[in-house]
Amino acid sequence: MSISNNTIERICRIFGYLDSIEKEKIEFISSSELAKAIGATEHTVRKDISQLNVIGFTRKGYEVKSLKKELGRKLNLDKHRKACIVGLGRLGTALLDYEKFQDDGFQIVAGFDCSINKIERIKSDINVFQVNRLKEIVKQQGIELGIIAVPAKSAQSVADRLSEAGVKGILNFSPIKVNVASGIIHLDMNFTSALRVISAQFK
Amino acid sequence: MSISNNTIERICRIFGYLDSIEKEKIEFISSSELAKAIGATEHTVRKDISQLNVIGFTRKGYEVKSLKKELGRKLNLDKHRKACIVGLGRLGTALLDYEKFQDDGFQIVAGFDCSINKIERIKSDINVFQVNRLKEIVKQQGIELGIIAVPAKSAQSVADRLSEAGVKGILNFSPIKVNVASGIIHLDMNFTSALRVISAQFK
DNA sequence: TCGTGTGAACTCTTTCACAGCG
DNA sequence: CGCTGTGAAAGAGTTCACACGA
Repeated sequence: MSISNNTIERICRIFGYLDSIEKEKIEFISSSELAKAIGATEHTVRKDISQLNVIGFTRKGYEVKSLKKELGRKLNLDKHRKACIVGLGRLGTALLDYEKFQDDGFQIVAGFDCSINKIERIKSDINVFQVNRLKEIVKQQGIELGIIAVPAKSAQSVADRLSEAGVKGILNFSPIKVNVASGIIHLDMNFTSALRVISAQFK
Repeated sequence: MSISNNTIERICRIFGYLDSIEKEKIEFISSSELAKAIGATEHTVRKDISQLNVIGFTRKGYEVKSLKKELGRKLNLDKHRKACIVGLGRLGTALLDYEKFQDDGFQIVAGFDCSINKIERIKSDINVFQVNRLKEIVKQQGIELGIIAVPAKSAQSVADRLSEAGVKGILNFSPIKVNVASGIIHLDMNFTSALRVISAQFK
């Protein structure tokens, strides 16, 4: 039986939480604490975890280290992955230096933009290139993830370029939905839509 | 009967899409075209729209202008809303000047940070303040939405401040889940979690 | 004919309830 | 006891199927 998207999302949030408490040397955690941390019910958390055939300890909860390891193993979250950012405007450059990605096992190894001027002006530890070198660099560096931070009108063409270059996943920050070949995993993060979803629930 | 969260999300995406094609002077659109644009099935789109008691025209689809107007009215998306950003690091300042918000009816009217130095350095059309003036400015300006762009360790205290200041909704870009009083709508946008959700589906 | 509107069928998720175990 | 693990029940959400109207 395959794992549902909701379950995957919750497990990823749990994984992130485990990562943060592992550093605080917390050894055991119960399903109800996990539930509170990620905003779900304890039943759902237990169900999610049991679906992955990971087991806890009666009366003590789950052992943080081994739970994290197991969840990571089952969902392939334990590998370091390389990513690149396309579009080096305000948002793109902010993401380029977002240290959290590094901490969490995602290494931004390249930035791309179509404007040569912009590329020359950027001061970052990360290498930046013109977008026509995208395929070359993706192949050469083994980049698995592409992050789109260009305006709406170029987003689809960037998505096409990334697909063609061979990335396995795309995180899209542009305000349009991009279409990609099946087989490439993608996720749209639309800021305006998020604000609308919030506003729609007012009062 | 209340409207489900999934439906709200899809309607918000539809609303955004309608907004973009309205500018292109497209008059009618079918459920299947909408479905494609937002990544859903045409059945779901029709169901969602009919739940809001909005009607289309047989054989022609929905009239773009009136559909947008109706969806906007039902979900309160037709009002301009004021927002503020707390945390003026790379991400915060990028969001401060994210023109899309303005186009889409969300006006960023203030930025906050705890560092005076940072505040003095920022050059933006938007007014920036020290975070201890948050409540004052939120009240004075009638700000309904707070956007959190601070690091994990200060995110919860910022959420508390925003709640206390009286915002109705919070969009959280920090990597931890924040807890807010029920009645305040909030949504967490966790970039790392998004990359993990994508990676978990690889191969 | 083509595309909407909607009850009904179906499928997927979540919640419940309780057995099991230290 | 307290907390996990899991089949079963309940609840949501999605898809289907077809009536309807231009």
